[in-house]
Amino acid sequence: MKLPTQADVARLAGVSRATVSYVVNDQAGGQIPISEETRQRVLAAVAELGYVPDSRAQALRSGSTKTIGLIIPDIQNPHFWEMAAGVEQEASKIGYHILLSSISPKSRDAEDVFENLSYRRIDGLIMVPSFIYQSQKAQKTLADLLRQRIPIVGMMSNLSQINLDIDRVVSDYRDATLEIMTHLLDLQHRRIGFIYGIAVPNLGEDRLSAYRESLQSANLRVDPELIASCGPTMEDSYQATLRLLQLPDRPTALLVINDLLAVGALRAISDRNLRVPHDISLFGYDDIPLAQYMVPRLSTTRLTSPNCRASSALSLRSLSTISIATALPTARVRRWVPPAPGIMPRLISGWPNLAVSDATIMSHAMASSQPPPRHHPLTAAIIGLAMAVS
Amino acid sequence: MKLPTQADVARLAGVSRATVSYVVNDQAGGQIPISEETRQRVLAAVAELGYVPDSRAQALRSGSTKTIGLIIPDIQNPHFWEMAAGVEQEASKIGYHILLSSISPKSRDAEDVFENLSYRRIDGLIMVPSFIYQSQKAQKTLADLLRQRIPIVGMMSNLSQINLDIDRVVSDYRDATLEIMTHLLDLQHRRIGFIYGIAVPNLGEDRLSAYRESLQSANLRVDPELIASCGPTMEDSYQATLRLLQLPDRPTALLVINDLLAVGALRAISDRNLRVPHDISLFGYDDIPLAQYMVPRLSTTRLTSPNCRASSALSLRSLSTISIATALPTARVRRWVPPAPGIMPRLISGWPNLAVSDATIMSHAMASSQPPPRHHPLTAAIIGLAMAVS
DNA sequence: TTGTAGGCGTTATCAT
DNA sequence: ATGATAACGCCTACAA
Repeated sequence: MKLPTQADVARLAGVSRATVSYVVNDQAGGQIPISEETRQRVLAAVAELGYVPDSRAQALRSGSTKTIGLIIPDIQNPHFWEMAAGVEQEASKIGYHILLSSISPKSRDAEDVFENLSYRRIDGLIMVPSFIYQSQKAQKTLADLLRQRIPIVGMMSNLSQINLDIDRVVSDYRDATLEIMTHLLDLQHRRIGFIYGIAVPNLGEDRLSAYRESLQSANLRVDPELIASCGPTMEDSYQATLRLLQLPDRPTALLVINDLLAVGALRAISDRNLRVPHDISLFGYDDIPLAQYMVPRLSTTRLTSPNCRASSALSLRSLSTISIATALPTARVRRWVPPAPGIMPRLISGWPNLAVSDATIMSHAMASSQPPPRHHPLTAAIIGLAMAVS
Repeated sequence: MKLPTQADVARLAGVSRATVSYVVNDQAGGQIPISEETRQRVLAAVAELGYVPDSRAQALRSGSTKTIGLIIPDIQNPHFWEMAAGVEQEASKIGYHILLSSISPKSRDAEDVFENLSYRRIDGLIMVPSFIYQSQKAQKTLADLLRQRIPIVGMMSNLSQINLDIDRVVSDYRDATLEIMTHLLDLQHRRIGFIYGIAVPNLGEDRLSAYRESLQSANLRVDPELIASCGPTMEDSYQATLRLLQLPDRPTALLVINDLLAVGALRAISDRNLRVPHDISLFGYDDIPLAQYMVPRLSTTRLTSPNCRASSALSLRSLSTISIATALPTARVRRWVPPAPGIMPRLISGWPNLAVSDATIMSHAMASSQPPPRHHPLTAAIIGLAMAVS
């Protein structure tokens, strides 16, 4: 069955197509006056025919597709899905739809997926790091998008990912890591392991380098044996943890690069008949919802946070299990701009002092000191989206 | 910067717009012959200008947006994420994009989200149950979509969700549940609890009714106290499990409606200082990836499956923890149609004997015996998508 | 082998 | 206050 078109409505209501357009778009309120009688006639015709504007034609005509592309790595990490869910919800609030793409590092056509997405005339793009962006072709695609002045926001903590000059939302776990390490070293831990399970080279450097520096400041040797590099899946961290636990002088504490992998580590510890926190301490990052339901609890929030439940049960050797909440507050915020009306000012839930209103807030967060000129209003909104869930 | 258009390419190459269209669409192979020389000139112009066809215009002209809508409930259940990831991957393989929408039962504008999605001239729709579909407005939207002959596939096990006549992919946990119950009753379990945590009324009836029937067949009373209805979050099942464990005559085994909630239950059991499987048996459904990393393992696969690790460690009172894998093989398949070439025949991974090739396979899976007339080729593909991850 | 022309459903700019 | 008309960028008969 063919859908009714604007022309059908116009015919039925006995008006022109333009009038129909005015009425359905409610332009009548401001500029173009439409008599109430005509308005009602049009509305009646719309209802009778079940007319809905064709968003394809709208997109073609208006230039805007009301669509934001979202690219996430397809790894099984709830953290990314939380991001996706958050982005979708926020986008929906401002009338945008999400065009979802996942990119698996394995799939050979990942570049094409990326390229395809860019051809769909999306109004904006949010992406999460993946090594695919380092490829020639991906770089070119990104450059194309930038040339079109499409707002792009990366949710990534690592500058080496992309050479291009795009806005980013950066979570920095450095301070949190320093805090953990100080604590552990105070508790006389001397063998601290690090499960470095990454999908992208250099990802999570913030945690690893802070780990190294802490040891060095304490005049302790950074034992390469204790840094277990592995892949990004639970199985990877499970195996890596098993390896660490088999060392002659096994670690008494373990930092794991994110909560998902911490789950794998927990399982490995249990399979070795060790207990957390009695025999070994365990730390994760992200505070995924699951964390507090693990046994033992991979609990939540920052070390110094008042509601850090775990820290109340400290023993000399162990700090129980802690999952560091997403370190949004420690992200480097270059410039504070008070919320501009109309551009999606919103509070980051849980951090009432931090609001997002303008692209400049996070522009070049970690790179240069002056924000690049970027005036597309959607950029602010997209950064808001990205930040709201980062 | 304005993007180059077909006309720009035509001008640069010194040909007409039609020729450009032929070349970029590779129609030359079949019908319309283009001289190799012209072809190269056009291609060169395309490359020089960085021309890409405008998918908005393509959509308007061709009628197809190459887009499939996906609606999932926004609850924090990895099971749905897995679905979304699977759908996205499969869609991408056949050149489709996913327009993602999540619908939270709480949000008041959920209906609008649904409606919005339907206006975007999507080529198909995949949706997961949510009570929102029961509303008047949602029903109307669905009816509109059906009137447009848009292929719609529901991934839902419950017929009462929607009164409309749409294709569904049905997972039926009934047999699996009967199997578990038989086993537990054989092991002399007499107090078996059921954590019925649902987001939608009547969801998961298959499990609950099989649970009831099993008890009745064994001449046991169905104790309403042992059926804990609650919400769909881990916290809900955590609380519900605590309640069950406080009963004077507490259950010795627990069925939980899905793995996510089983995690919450596991935590509650641990908080009551009980151990699985020594003190209580625990069962979940879905086999989410996380399941096998839980301590103790919420292990995997069907009871009778050869690789059911847990069943080898049976004790009298307990069957360890078992997560029933998605019950695809027990879904009611009305009619088997051998794979039709070109319509995305594919094997369901892990179940080599079950392939998806035609809408008729799952049509009216649980309702009537004759499939409805539904000839849109995309339906088959979409059912394939949906089934591949259900 | 290539070019011409019409139309997809909107919106915006002019007239009326 | 409303109507005609011209784009938007592309595809596809059909004509040359």
